[in-house]
Formats: sequence, structure tokens, C-alpha cells
Amino acid sequence: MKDCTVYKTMNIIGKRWTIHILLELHKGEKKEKRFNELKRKLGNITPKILSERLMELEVEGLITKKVDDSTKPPRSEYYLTESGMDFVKIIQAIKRWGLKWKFQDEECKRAICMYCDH
Amino acid sequence: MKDCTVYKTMNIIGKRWTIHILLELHKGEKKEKRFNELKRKLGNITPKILSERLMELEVEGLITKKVDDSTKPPRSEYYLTESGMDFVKIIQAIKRWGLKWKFQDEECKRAICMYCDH
DNA sequence: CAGGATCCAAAAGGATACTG
DNA sequence: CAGTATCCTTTTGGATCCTG
Repeated sequence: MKDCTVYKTMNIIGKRWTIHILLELHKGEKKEKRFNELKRKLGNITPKILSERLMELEVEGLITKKVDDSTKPPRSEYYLTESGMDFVKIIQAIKRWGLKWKFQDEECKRAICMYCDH
Repeated sequence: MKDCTVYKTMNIIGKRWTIHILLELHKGEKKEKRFNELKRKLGNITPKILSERLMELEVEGLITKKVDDSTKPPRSEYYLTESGMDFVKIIQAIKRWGLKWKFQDEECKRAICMYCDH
């Protein structure tokens, strides 16, 4: 079972906060987001967990971290890679499934959902 | 965040073993599977967890439990509902994503994967 | 600002034994 | 066969404080 692709893939993206981080990176016009910006947007995520998840996602290639050393203190920016953007499509499919079968009349059904951002 | 459709949907299907149970119910010709049959196929899942997951999935409407009282002891059979089968498509999308971006040359890529069953 | 380091509480899941 | 009931270990993640 440990060899199963589905299993291994879930290990990458199945942890708490992970898909919300991806979603947050997908939102809005400006695609690069900074650490504290994500922290703020994600409500009550602790820096420890956010840091852990960002590292995992970077190691797995779904996001990239870019550090701008020209400022002090240096600023980090995170953004989705191609595979990360591709995975967002699956999150959107999950959302569609949820709307279809389970949570029919939610805010989320609106064109621009404040949570998921179509 | 608790109101987010993605969040709520992940609460339904994001727990350990859940998608493997769905996958197992999707495999093979015979679509109805019994408790101990699932237990055996899923390797080392404990009856407690299997029982929990099956109950959750039934409550959420992804599977149906049918009890045949004519035999003794009565036998239970589990099978996917329409929404459950619809969700399997997402699992397959997850698998495709994994194969495309992460785990390129696995057993899983074969036409019939012993784990995921295309 | 962008985290790292500790410490701790809670939850999740595993092992095992038992039962109608 | 189809689970329940206990007990216990391990894993998570949250709270908080600290720093270059």
C-alpha cells in the first residue's frame, strides 16, 4: 500500500492546511505571497505549521520560494509551480463535488468564493 | 474557513484509509464487498478504524450498507452510491497527477494497477 | 519580516480481546 | 461474520517565546 501512487500523493497534499495554502497562493492577481501575508490570510495557522507546510510543498515541487536579498530584512515570496497549479484543478474538482453532492446552497457557490476563489 | 466547501469536503474524505476504502469498493467485477473482505484487502487496517470509516462514509452518503438477514449470522455488504462513484473520479485524477508530476515509473502506471485499479 | 525552538494538549489510529 | 470495547502509543498541531 505504501507503494500506491494515490497513497503517496495523499501524503504530499493530505495534511492539514496544505490545500488551503495552495488555494491561497492561487487567489487574486498578485501570485507571489509572503510568509506573514499567508499567515494573516489563513487565519489562525501558527508560524510553525505554515513553515512546515511551505517547506514540504517546496521540497515536493508544488511551490517555489524566492528570496529577495536586496531588502533588509530579506523578503521571501512563495508562488505555485506548474505542478502546483495543476493540482489546484483537483482542489477545484473537490469543491465541485462538494457543491454537487453535499453543500448545495453555500456562499461558495457564488462566482467568486471568498474561501476558494473559483 | 470552517464554512469553506473544500474544507468541509476534505473533512469527509481526508482521513486515513478513507479513499482506499472507496477505491477498494470500486475494484473488480463484484461491487458489493463485505466487512472482512475489505479488512483483508486493505492489509493492516484494524476493525475499529474500518468500522469508523464505513460509518462515516455511509452517513455522508458515499456508500450504502445492505444487511442480508436471511443468513445467520447476517451478512453486511457495502457498495458505492452515485456520489461515491463520482468521487472515485477525483481519486483517479489525484492518481494521474501523481503519475504525471511525481512518481513516473511505477507499477501504478500499468493498465491495471494492483493498488488503484484504473 | 520570516521564521526557528520548545513545550504541551489533543486526537487519531493501532493492538488486542471479546461478543451476539 | 461483523463488528465493539479498551487500552495505549504515536503523531499532529497549537501556544508561545525568541531572534537575526
